[in-house]
Amino acid sequence: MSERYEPNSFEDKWRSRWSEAQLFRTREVPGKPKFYGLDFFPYPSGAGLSVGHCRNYIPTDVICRKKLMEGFNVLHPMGFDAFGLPAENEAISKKTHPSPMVKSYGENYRRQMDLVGISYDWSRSFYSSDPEYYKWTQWIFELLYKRGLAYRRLAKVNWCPKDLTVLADEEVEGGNCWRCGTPVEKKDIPQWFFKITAYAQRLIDDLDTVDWPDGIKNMQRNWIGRSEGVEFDMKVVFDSPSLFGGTTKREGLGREFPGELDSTPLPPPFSRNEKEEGDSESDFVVISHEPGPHFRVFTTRIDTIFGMTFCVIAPEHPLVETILSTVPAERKTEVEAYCTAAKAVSDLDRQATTREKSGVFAGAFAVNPANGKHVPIYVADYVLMGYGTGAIMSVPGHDQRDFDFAKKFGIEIIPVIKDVGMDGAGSETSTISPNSPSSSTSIDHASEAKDGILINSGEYDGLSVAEAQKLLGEWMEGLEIGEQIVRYKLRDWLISRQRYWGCPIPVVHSKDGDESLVPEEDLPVELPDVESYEPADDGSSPLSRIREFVNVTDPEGTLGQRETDTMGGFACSSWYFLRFCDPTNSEDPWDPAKADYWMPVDCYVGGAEHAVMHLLYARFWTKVLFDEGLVSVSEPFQRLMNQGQVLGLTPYRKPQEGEKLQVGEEGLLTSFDEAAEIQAKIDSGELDADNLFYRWARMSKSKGNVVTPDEMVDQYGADALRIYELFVAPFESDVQWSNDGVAGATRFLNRVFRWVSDVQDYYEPNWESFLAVENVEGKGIGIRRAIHQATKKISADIDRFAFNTYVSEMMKCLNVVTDALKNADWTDRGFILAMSEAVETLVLLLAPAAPFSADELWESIGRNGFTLNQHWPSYSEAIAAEDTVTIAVQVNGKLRDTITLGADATNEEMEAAAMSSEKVKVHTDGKQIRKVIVIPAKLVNIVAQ
RNA sequence: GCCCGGGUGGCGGAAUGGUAGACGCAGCGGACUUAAAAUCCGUUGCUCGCAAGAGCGUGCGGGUUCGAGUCCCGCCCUGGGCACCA
Repeated sequence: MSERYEPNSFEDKWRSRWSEAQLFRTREVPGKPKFYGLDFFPYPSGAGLSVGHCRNYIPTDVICRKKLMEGFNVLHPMGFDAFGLPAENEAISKKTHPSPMVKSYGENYRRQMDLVGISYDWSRSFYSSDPEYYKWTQWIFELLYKRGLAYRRLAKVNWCPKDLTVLADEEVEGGNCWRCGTPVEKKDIPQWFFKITAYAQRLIDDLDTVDWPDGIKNMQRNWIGRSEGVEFDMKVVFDSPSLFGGTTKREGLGREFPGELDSTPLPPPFSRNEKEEGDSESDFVVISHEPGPHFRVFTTRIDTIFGMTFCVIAPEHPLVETILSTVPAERKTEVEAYCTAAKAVSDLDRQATTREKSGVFAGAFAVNPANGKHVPIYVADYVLMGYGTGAIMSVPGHDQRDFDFAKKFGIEIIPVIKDVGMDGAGSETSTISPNSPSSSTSIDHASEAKDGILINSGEYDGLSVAEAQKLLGEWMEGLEIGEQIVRYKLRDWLISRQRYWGCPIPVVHSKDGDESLVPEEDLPVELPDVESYEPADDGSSPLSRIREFVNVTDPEGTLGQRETDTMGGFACSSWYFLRFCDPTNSEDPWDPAKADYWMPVDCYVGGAEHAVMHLLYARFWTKVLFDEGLVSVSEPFQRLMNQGQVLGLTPYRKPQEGEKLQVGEEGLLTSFDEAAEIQAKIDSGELDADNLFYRWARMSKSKGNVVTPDEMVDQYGADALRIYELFVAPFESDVQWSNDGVAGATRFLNRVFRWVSDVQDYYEPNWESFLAVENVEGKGIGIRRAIHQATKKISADIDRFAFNTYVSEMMKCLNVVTDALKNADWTDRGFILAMSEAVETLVLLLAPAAPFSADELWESIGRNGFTLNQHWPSYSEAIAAEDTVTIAVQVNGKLRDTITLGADATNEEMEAAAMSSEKVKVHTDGKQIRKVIVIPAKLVNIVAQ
């Protein structure tokens, strides 16, 4: 064997041996525990894998390899998320078909994964675009449909004018398309939805049962956005007898609206029938005791109802129409102008929080059910039609947005909550004049606090916020003017895509407008293989232009048309982890017994960017499948880990004349070649140094900062790449890529090879049986201690995803055993046995991280087979234990000396040794010793004064 | 604005409330070499000191404790997510 790490001499050999032996084929040995390790389903990009992707796959591989060595049946599969926009867009731009393109990219991914030595069982692999796979995606669609969880409706949707497609809410980032950054427009199209909202509460509750990063759990909770509050009804009137402080007397619980305000003849109340097509989010159910228009508001702060000084409805709210039919013409004109203008403002602009509040008085008043007070109703675009009821009660004293609005429009501000911390000197009864010079631009920090007590609230004064919320909610329910409800921000999952490259939706529309599922025996509805699949710019699906696909006849001869939308890619990735349990089943999506064995995924590894999309959808589908009895777990991923990103050094240059920077940009992206030219000019003094600078950015083809595993393996070897990626930083941290670090990993492997070659001639393969009877002390014991300590530490480190300390522990252990060679005594039996144990153990500890080298070293010491088939090393606490301990001696908490004692030293012995230290005496002389703290085997702290 | 992370040597980072800086990178000194690379040995938080040693040190300010990088309170900076969500 070579004395050096020469990966070129052995990597190919082991790759082919592993392949021939089908080493990574999933084993289902009866009686063994199982482990399912999974990486996020990748879309195989044409750019190939970067070292950033490897940071995902290598750690999972380490875990899976260790689990296999520990005696688990391990499922470690990989497949490709082939359908979707990225593939289709790229195929269009390259004037090719997405199917062969994606297959070739997938094959390249596989080649690179094999190159790095990831132990995937390729016999279980598939593409989500395989008909054998998407048949079952369609089957699950039909299951959802039958359970009432898939439906079609006309809806305003996000429309990307560049990609020419509808986008899910989650695909809109800051008002722009997540993929191309184009501002999103609104468009009305019939769309398919999955009713994920029906699972909102379970999706929140079951987060408590999984072992995920808190950050991801929180993001999901926020995304689902549960809020508890009260939804209640308010009467609309067209005069304002009690405006601004009219009715202040209260007649107690159970009081009704002041009846005398109803004298004006009013239009009939609007009802559910009048609501606009497509506005299914809001229910305008009127609980009507009295004639006249009403509207409903939702609030999470019913306790502040006495602070309501106005109401706001969204420009799209149906009540606008109702009010306008009654108000004077000039008011009508003004309101209509505002609504028209508001609808023209893009979503992006409308959502900008820095935007100044705008609005207009609608011409009517709302009656506060709590005190009968009449408050003006405004139309303003800061209230959104899409959330709650599209109407709010405004409490400027305790809501920043209402406050801003009130300031601008000169509306009264009444504080109704007093901070409990105050001593009563506050402005309990006074109101704040909106134009008062002393009033600030922001409401008091304490004013939004939820722990105050009520003021200015009639007989509710003095109650806590929580008490008032409960009582007011109950009071409203008693009078049937409102109810306590729970709302969620989560919307139903829009799956329709008007694009070609996706899983067809298995539905047929009949001439009379009925829709029916394609019979199960006719699945899959195959995607037709066509030359032209570009989307039409009217938003219709390319499939709608393929006559042979669209027109169908059922067995009775009835004509129909196929649904021509396809499913968004997240449908395909919402169940692939189940298919891996039984990937070739042609009768069922999977055999429930097999899924019950392998599920849940024990360790799921991928980037945090999928925190709310894929991970929420996959949880939802799993729950539906659980409810159907197809799988026995309701959470698919027991443990989730997010690896950090790998950042590449990215050159930027200063813009030249005529070039402009976008907002937020520091400089213009440039290539390394161009950067070198600029650097040369800087060096020669032709340009100033600030013309070129570097930033760390996520590796991407467009930034030109990608480092590939291919070049790393070629230059340093796969194991050096693996070791470096594990060692460079904690698993979850971002890293700044450096080739120097890979060279350091090479150095470590070199030292391992040299050490093993130094030892191999003396290696005793039967060390274990000899050690069992021979008492090893003296020269061997230090080696044995180091190796047992390393085994203990490494076993725990891998389990807790501390791969960086796993590698550093191997380095530390190697330092000990190579140091021991300096005083090697190959005539000493104990030394030989200890060194033999060390070689064998360290090679096995190395195996998950550096499998090529481990197998090569294993062979070099004369052992047969693969390290992956060996038992993971065990350790003995007794051998790992030190026989001496180093005690820290502190005086008043400051370290003054360290002393070495036997590991069995008693507290009294420790204290005595500490007190007799000369260094300690220097600091205690002349002082009185108050106390001595002794931590066994660790430390003595002498408190002296 | 709200919700999560993270601030430790020149750098990446380590550290169940108990010796801060493991392990590595880079640097410095030395060995080997005609020379270089590679490799090996030593050294490396800062300040003062010839030295022994002393003092200071985990973003800032307080607190709890015999003892705080670690726990608590209040800030600052930074990365990410969400956002007129009532």
